[in-house]
Amino acid sequence: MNEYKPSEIEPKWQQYWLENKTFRTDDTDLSQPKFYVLDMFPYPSSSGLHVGHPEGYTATDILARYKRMNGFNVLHPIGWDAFGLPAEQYAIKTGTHPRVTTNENIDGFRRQLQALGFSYDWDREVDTTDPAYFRWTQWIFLKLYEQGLAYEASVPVNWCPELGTVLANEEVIDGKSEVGGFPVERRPMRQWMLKITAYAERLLQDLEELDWPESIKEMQRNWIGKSEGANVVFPMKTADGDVQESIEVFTTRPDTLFGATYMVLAPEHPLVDRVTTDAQKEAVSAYRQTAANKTDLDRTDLNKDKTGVFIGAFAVNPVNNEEIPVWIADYVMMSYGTGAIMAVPGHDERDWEFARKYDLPIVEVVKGGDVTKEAYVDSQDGICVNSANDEVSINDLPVPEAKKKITKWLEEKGLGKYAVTYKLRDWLFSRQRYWGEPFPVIHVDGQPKPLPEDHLPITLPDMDDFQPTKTGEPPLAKAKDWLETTDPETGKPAIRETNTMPQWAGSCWYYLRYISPDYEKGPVDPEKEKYWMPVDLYVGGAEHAVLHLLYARFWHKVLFDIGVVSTKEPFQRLVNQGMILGELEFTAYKDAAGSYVPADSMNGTGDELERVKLEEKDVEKRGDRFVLKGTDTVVDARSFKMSKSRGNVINPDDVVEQYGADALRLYEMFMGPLEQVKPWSMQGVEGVYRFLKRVWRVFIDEEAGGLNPAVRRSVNSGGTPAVAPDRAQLKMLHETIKKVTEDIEGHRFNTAISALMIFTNEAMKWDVRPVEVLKPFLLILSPFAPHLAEELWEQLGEIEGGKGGAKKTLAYEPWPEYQEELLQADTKVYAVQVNGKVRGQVEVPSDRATDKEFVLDAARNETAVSKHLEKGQVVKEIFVPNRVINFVLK
RNA sequence: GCGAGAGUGGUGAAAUUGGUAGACACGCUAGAUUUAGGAUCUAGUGCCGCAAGGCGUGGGGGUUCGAGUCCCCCCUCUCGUACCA
Repeated sequence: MNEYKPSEIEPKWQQYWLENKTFRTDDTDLSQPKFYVLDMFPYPSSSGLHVGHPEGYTATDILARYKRMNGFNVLHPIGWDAFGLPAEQYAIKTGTHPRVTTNENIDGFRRQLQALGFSYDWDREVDTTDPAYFRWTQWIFLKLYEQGLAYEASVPVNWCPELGTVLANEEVIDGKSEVGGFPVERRPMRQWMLKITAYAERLLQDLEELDWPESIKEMQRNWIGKSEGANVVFPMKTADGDVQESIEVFTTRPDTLFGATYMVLAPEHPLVDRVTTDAQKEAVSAYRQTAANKTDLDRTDLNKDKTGVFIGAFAVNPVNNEEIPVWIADYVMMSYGTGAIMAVPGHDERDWEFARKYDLPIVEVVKGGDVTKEAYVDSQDGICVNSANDEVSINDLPVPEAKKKITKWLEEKGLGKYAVTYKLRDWLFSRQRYWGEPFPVIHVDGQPKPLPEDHLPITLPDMDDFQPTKTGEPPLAKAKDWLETTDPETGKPAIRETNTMPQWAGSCWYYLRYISPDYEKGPVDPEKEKYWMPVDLYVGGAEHAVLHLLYARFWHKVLFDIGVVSTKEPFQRLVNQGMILGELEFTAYKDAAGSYVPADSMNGTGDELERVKLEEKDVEKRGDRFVLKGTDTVVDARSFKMSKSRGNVINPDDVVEQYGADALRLYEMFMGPLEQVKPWSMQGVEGVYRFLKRVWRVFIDEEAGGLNPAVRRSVNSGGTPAVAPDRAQLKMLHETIKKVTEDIEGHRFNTAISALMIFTNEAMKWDVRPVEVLKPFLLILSPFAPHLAEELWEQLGEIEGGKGGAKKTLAYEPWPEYQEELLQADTKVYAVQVNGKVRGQVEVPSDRATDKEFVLDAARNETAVSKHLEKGQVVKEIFVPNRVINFVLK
């Protein structure tokens, strides 16, 4: 007996690859073509890998193995994004140092990844929590500081009392923390900021050259949020005379200036204190109080009804000298533009709503809609009206021209100027946590001061208490010995920075460290950097579409500006793998009385109903829905995101144990296109597992053990007669080579696997299986199922035992090339249509396949066709060489 | 609301430039083998129909000898985003 046992052959080859450093990248010869294929490195959590990790990792591994066999120097590294909140929270709960938890988790992840047979160069592993790594993270921070791109500011931040930390906007979801779901409130705090806004335009422009999914580029564009318009200054007047103040607003619609009938300041706007009239003071301060207690989110989502208060002051519209009232309202955000707007209710939905509510005048200045019914917001086809003063008129102009003309006039009069505004804001770069990179900064006489480079790395002090202080001071404030230091330059007493960097910091540049992980003179060896960069392919989840990828691009551009890297952009090509959902679930709903409720007639969440999980055999398809078998009760048929609470999580370890790593890899690739969202199916895993067993049986005689007697060499050996491959076998092989090669190049791994299956199904039927055909097949199988391929390669006797047990791997065998002439068939089959309907087929010899008259004649004589031709007169004959014939009848 | 993407058998999915829709796989049906199998092999399997044939790629129109593929309108779903002036 000699069955396919992945549990035996897989560990054997994993050990072989590790011991022989089979996949160590040798980049001493920089004249070779290179391929840098990168995975988004994981956060090593305590729960281990989920099935989403091996999806992208298998895809990149296939490409890495394929490129190696094509003679490329391949850089295919992995590492750990190991700073972060979970380890710290675990430390708070149990007192275990995050270092300890982190190391355990890394060991677990490394073991899991190695058990999947990924061909990483384990000598280049990086760990963001390793001082030898974050020394350079800190170094980059110093460079940012030198460039004036890092500064301290007191900003209202998202303070989460439960987590005892500040969260970035993107870590707050629906007013709650992304991690844990705890309430979040606004509170001003001293923070480090990075001036990413200085790079907004370049981050936007350089997207054009990137080979990324359009959706991701679009998300980044939206996030950067560039708007063109004008800044306009409105002088102010109060009821009791003149106040030397003015309001500057940003507008994208300077063409509607004549329609501005009031102004709105953000409640926090500093001008409010100075210009509010006494009569309005009370109402204004009450409103500001309410607004201050709302988060940004409360002010938007939950509060569609607009509110505001008149502050008693008036501004003068510079285009027509009309006095218009000034209000405060929380639909205007202090953080965007100038924190103040000119309100044009005729042509802005928000202003229209507000004007209606508070009975403010609505003036039409762009023709095309009915401003008494709704705001007319079209900015392309509208024509300006009611927009002229003694000096300038934009009447009868279309909006785009009107914008230009009025902006020019404003500039000439010194009333305003062309302006560009971005939604992108500076990056809040500090966290009140322990488990992060310390800032290389001290405070001397209350002023921040960077530490010299030769003091790096600044390491974390050892502590047992990781709890933040009640006031929100970071845990590091408790490490007195570490905290109090002296300024190395002046010897003055100094206090260390107690904030730490956010998790994004380490992941902003890790792709550079892989290039020269032991380099001592900088973050990356310049010579190697020039060779390897940019990353040729970066694969990861779409959840990093904006933040990680934008932050990393920002740092990269700074490093480019100071000459550390040679490319403008880090990741030339990006692919997002689609999420893997849980198995398809059928759910019916029962009400309190126990009767079924149709899933399509439920209103609300259905929380009050009992959920009944159904088996596939309990349901049937009815129209485009599923119903309970034998009834009309519509049931839900859906796949859900894997989650512990739903209990539909698939653990890769279990799959490997039952079916092996090759089956897991193959299944994840066979499910469908890489980028697509796909539901898991355990039966699908069984399917590819059966395929692997068939491959095994093509080579191995399971009953007798050893090679299957059908496997033959072309040279006589050991008594079995030599056999050369026949024409059909070669055609099959070369078709498969062509298909698999092209599909790997196009990242169509699912159809590549299907081609390998077709070959195997054919090969099973062969009584004689020549080695010349089997060997190339193993080579093209090997990127997908490397363990099985290596094992069979060895069994074929191509791997010499040699002295000292030294083995040879197929990992660097040349990739087979297909030969065009072997793909040709003896005959060609035409589909024959009559009036566009397929009525039959005709087979003709290949050498006459493009002979139109010959083929048409053969087609006409086909009985299945001829009986249809009798029904009418042929008025037209369509002949598409090698494909189709169509007779058009009248 | 806005932006992006997607709708093909019972299921996951295939299908160069418009050229035999459903490859491959799961599931299912029947049979073989086996003490047994969630093993293996053979045959079948889009839908309706005994058949001839008809109908089929979310729905409706159009272009074409010919449309899953191109054009117009509509519907549904997924993801992202949210008063950005």
